[in-house]
This record gives sequence, structure tokens and C-alpha cells, in this order.
Amino acid sequence: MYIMTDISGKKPRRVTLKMIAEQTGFTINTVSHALNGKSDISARTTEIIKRKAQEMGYINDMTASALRSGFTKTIALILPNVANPFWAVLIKGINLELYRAGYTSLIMDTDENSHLEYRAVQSAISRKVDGIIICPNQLDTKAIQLIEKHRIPYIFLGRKFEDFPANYVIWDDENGGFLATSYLLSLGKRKILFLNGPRHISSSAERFRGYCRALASYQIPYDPALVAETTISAAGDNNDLLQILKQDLDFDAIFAFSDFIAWEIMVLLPKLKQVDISQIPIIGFDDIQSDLRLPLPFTTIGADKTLEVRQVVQSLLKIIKDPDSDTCYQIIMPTHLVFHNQPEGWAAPH
DNA sequence: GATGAACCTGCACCGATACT
DNA sequence: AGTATCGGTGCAGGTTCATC
Repeated sequence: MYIMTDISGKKPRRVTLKMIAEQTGFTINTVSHALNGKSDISARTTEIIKRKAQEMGYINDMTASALRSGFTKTIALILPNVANPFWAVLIKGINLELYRAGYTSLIMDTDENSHLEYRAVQSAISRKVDGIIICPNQLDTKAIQLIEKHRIPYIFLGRKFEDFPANYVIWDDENGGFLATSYLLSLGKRKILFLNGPRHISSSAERFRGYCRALASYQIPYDPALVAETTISAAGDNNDLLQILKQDLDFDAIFAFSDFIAWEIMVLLPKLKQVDISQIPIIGFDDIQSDLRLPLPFTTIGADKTLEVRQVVQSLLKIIKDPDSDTCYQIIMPTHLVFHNQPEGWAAPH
């Protein structure tokens, strides 16, 4: 390791291109080009410079690089709740995909809070990120307007706005809601409690649409008393879910907005009511278990997350590469039923 | 000597901040 | 208020060398 000192001989200084240039006899530019693998530098020169850089312990100064090039090779990942394993799984996949493309990520949690979302976007802009992947809270559009104002390439993940065109990768939530509800109906259940997320969120609205469509296909009248909205933020406790379950509702099956909520219900319900939980089928949404491999018997709605992650990263990188392109990336991932660890002899209904 | 490719260099510039 | 500084890069242009 090469430790440089200043004139007073006190402070260690980081190795710069200038120092490598002095050591090798080439100019700063040649050193820069060689280290960046530019084709206009001979293999022999590149080899000499790279060896010296390694010997001196050179690490590229990203802020200086960004100053001139305008690119930081950083993508902001602004998500509503990183404590939810669903998002943790997606973060892991996105990180890997970004790493392969030579990018690093800046992860920020908004907790479904507008103020935090706005602050996260401000922070991303101040750090000159090259692009933003955001799952908007949809309470307002201030943060999105800020991104637009600064002309930062971005893409929505998981949610979309109906009223303005933007790039997004989402699940087919309407179909997911339909499949989940149809599955419970196929078991002979007729009073399906739908514990949805807040209706201002596009995925909640779509899943509700699917729920209604499934009821209609079985000619079952829609009962508003059997649809409730619950908090989905990380900071929120189980309070509103608790209040809903405490009510004297007459239901024989539950469709939960997410696996996370479904698991909470599985814990809370036996504590609150004298019910045999095995007689009340519960279906979740997100298919976390495919990634976490928990031994729970569980039914849920899933989609190809590996493909989803690839689609969102590759689309954003294309937007960054060609920001003036008219191409709009609006990708809807197909959803399907997933059955985990069902008892022996059990068969999924058709 | 003309030509062109390969290789390398010099200038200008990025934005925030310290200094004059 | 104006200037210098930090480290790195885009671009234009200069030098060298091989080939005809």
C-alpha cells in the first residue's frame, strides 16, 4: 500500500491520477484512459499503469469523476417499507442487477410518508444520482414533480398513477385480486373478508377491482362491510388491523393485501376470536415464501420477481442512456396462484 | 512523401468551497 | 466579489510509426 504524505509529512493523502502519472511518466489523461479501459491506449501502457495503480492502492474518486462526466453511477431506490421481506427480496435482486451494470444503489425508506418521500428525492438529487427507482406512496405527487423538474430519469416500481404517463413495472394486480378471490370461492366460501391496503394506492385499487370481478363471476353480491383498508407502513402497529378483526364481522375466508398482513392475521385472529383458524382459509399477496423458503403452509399470489427486477433495472438504464427517447416502458408482470407446503393428499382446486 | 491508424497530450470544464 | 483549488474526464489535436 502506497501512503502519500503532504509537505509537512503528517497527513496521509489518497492516491490520485496525478501521482500515478508522476510515477509512470505518462500524463494524467493517459492514466485516466488506461484505468478506464479506453481503446486508444496500448495494451502495454495500460498494463504498466494498471499495475502501478494497484501497487499504489489507487481508488477512483467518484465525486471528481461525476463532476466532469455528470454521472455518478448511482441509482436511488426509494421504497415504502424495507422492513417488509417483499421489498428486501426486490432490493437484493435490484442491487445485483445494478452491480452487474456497474452501478451502486442508494436505498431510502419512505414509510409511506409524503414528507419522507420528498426528503428522499431531495437527497437523491443532491447526490446527483443517475436515476431513481421509486414505489410512490401516492398520497400526493410532490416528490414526483420534483424528480420531473430536475429531469432525473425514473421508473415506478409496483405502483402507477392513472392520470399521467410514466414508466413503470407493476404486477397484474387486478388479475391477482381475481385469482385470489376466485380461489377462495372455489373452496365453497362465500363471505370473503378483503383486508386491502389504502385505496389511493394503485395496487390496492386494482386488487379491489379483481375482488369485485371474481364475486360477480360467482354471482355473489358485493358487501361493502366485508372490505376494509389497513395501514401498510412499517411504523404503523397492528392497531387498525386489530380494530377490524375485533369487529363482529361475519366472514368465512380472508384475502389479505399482502403476505405480511396475512401473517399478522394468522397470529391475531386466534387470540381475538374463538375460531378454528384451519377452517378459515387465508390467502396473501406477494409470494414472499418463494424467496424466504419458510415451512408454513400458505397460499398466495406471485409473479416472476427475477424478471421483474431485470425489467425495472434494464428499463431505467435505457432511459438514462437515451433520456430524450419517446419509448415508454410500461410493463405489467403476470400474476399467478402459489401454493406452499400444502398437506399431503391436498390438491389445488382448478 | 503521402496517408492513416495508433497512441498520447493539452485544454477546458464540472460544482462547492476556501482563500485573497 | 473574484480567484484558486480539488480530481477526473470529454474532446480536439499533436506525434509517432508502419505501409504503400
